[in-house]
Amino acid sequence: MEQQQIAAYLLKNGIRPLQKRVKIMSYLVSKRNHPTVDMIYNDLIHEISGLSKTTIYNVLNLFVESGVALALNIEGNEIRYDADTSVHGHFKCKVCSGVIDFRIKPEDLPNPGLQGFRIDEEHYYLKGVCAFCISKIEA
Amino acid sequence: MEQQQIAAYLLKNGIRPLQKRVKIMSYLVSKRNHPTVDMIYNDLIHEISGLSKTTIYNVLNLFVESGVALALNIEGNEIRYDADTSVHGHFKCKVCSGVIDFRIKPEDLPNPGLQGFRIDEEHYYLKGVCAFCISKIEA
DNA sequence: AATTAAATTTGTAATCATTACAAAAACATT
DNA sequence: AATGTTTTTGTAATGATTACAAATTTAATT
Repeated sequence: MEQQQIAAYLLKNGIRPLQKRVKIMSYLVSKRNHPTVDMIYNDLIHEISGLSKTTIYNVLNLFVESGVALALNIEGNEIRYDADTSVHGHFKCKVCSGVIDFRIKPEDLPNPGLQGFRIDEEHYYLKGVCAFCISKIEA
Repeated sequence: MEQQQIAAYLLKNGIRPLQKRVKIMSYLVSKRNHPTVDMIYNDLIHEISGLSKTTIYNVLNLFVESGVALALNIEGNEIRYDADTSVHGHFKCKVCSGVIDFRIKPEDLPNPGLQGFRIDEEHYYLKGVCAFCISKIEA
């Protein structure tokens, strides 16, 4: 997605498409790496001079509140961010710490049967060891 | 469950059933409140004199490693603990911060289709507003 | 292009949960 | 009771996140 499209997408969701916001969203969309704030900072600091970690926190919180990003709490000591807000699952590898998506159909999620509850978010997380790390261990 | 049964359960899982461990497990099992370390500390400090928060952290980490408790990472800023290690889902209310269980059949969880992966843990989290808080808001 | 008011970003300090670590205490075995 | 091991404790360290006020940028107006 181009910066123009990203800007339009942010605007459509009530977010003024300022430069740093566009760059951060662009990073999320293109990398698809479920980054932590630190990962974003370390990657973008070369590209955006004078970028502050606080700004990344501010922008990501805005994205989550506006519904254009998800905050993933797979592990208690870190929040990861995902620009894909459609229903899908996440797997985190204990060895390489990587997080990958897997597709699930919304209708395949089990019915919680919570009468009278309002459900805003659904998160399906798996943890284990990814195929790549298993092959490395066996080798 | 009685202290005796708890002690036997811990022993069966390779955990020496020391007094504080039994009391902490007993708390988890009887309260079923998905507590944070702070909640456990504030409740048990009256009952166990000289209890340290570090001990609670130590014991809970041991429980999780030994497979007799789950660490829930529903929200990024807190870890909650659950002595029910069977497959089930969790709902967290944004208003009252309460966490409740809901039953799901293991076979109803969607197939992630992750070929060659080893899956150790499955977590299904929902967030929203519980029926009780909705009724209070409407009233 | 200069002015201005509002929104955003920055950097530092504060906060909060968790962990590290070494000393003290409890435990189990002889 | 004595001894060696395990556990607990308390304080300090860590690390992620937030608070906040000053500096900067933005967008609209003159």
